[in-house]
Amino acid sequence: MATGTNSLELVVLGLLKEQDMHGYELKKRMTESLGLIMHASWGSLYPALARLEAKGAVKAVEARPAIPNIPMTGSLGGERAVFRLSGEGPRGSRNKKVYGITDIGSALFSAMLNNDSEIDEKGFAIRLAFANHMDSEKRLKMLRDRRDLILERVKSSRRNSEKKRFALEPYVELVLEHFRLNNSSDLAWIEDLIAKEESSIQTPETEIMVSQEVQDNL
Amino acid sequence: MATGTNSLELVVLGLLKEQDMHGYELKKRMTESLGLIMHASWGSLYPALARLEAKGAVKAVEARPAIPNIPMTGSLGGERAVFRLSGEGPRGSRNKKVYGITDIGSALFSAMLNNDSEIDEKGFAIRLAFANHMDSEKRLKMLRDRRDLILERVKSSRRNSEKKRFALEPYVELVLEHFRLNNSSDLAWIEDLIAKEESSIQTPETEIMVSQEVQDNL
DNA sequence: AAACTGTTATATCGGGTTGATATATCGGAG
DNA sequence: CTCCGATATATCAACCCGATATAACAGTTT
Repeated sequence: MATGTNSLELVVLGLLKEQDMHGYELKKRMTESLGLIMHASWGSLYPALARLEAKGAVKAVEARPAIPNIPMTGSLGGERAVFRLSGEGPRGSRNKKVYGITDIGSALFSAMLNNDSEIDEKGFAIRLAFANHMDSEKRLKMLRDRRDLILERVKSSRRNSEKKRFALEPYVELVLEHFRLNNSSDLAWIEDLIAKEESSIQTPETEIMVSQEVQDNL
Repeated sequence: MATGTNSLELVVLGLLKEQDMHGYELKKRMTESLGLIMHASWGSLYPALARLEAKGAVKAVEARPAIPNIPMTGSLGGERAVFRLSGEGPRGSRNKKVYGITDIGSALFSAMLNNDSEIDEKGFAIRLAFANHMDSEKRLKMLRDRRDLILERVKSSRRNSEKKRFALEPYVELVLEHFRLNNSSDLAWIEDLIAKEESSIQTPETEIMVSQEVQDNL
């Protein structure tokens, strides 16, 4: 059994929920819109797609109605295109494999998204990025779990720094303090999200509000 | 050839520079004092130690003779125990392998620390944590490179968000904006470090000052 | 038309990391 | 004495990263 949630598979399924794509397009899309959060390499993306296909979570579908691939110069290019299209499997004019998500994939996406055992920074950020597919209860639990974890980590780090028996490398404390500040910033952010979530539960018709007061900063 | 700098090996060497330690102690030390920055697992630490030993960068100071590779299914547990007891035993005499850094190891540490090709968050934080072993020039270059990288990433992310042709998942923008804020915070911090470094270059006798005005925050 | 340069597109490899698990010793509590 | 938790080393499958190979296509230059 796979250990916990595989973030990459989660992202792939999440993106394929929006529209069918092939591997190259998936990577482009990831680095364009999620580049600050995560980053996939070829050596992880294609195996992930293969795994998902083996599970039946995605399947190669017919090429999207793409830009008409009309050869501008006579029939030679056309012949090649026809030859390529004659091969088995749904592929576009080029050697593309366009994947679509299946019902199994949708179920797997939900299962991964709602899997509580995810703890690391990246996994949290990715789950939160797709949090509109979770129900409010799960979202709240995820936020509170994350808050508790960060709180504990910062306290532990501060405790360990204060009882430093040995003189640490001079730069270590500097880096640690900055990390603690970042964690505190994360904490405040998450508290804010929790508060918003709680108030939106009391008034269920309220829309999710993307905070606008975050715009004025360096 | 190993690609670029291996952060784990760098940390191991950096800690062994302070004092001799065995694997368990190294991990304890890491999670205690660097836990916010990085985290090593057994499956990476022991192989790293083995690699370093093979390179001659570290050597066992109080090593027991290695236990032969007897298949675990065999009934030779007793023999192993006896074999282990045959070593000399100053204090405790447990099955510990205490490692110390060699001259080769020190040279490797410097080489890794001054290797410019490191780019990811963790690698930067670790190098900075040991930055007192770098000369001022290298330190400045590292800081400036990092600043430029983050600047470019944030700008790129903002660019991509602004020309969003499709409606993204509603939570994605929320997460991205927070990551951009964190990056801006990192940026300001690094700019500050650069300024301090530059001013300390102009007056070479000045000691490295660990910033004290960072203390009053949430 | 040929030759180039850059983008699109898939795939694989070595080496390293993770999280789990196995094994065994030791110190202290009950 | 026995149980239990901390100490201590090691290995495994699955997975990820960075680099590299291969090739079709597009646009421009020669």
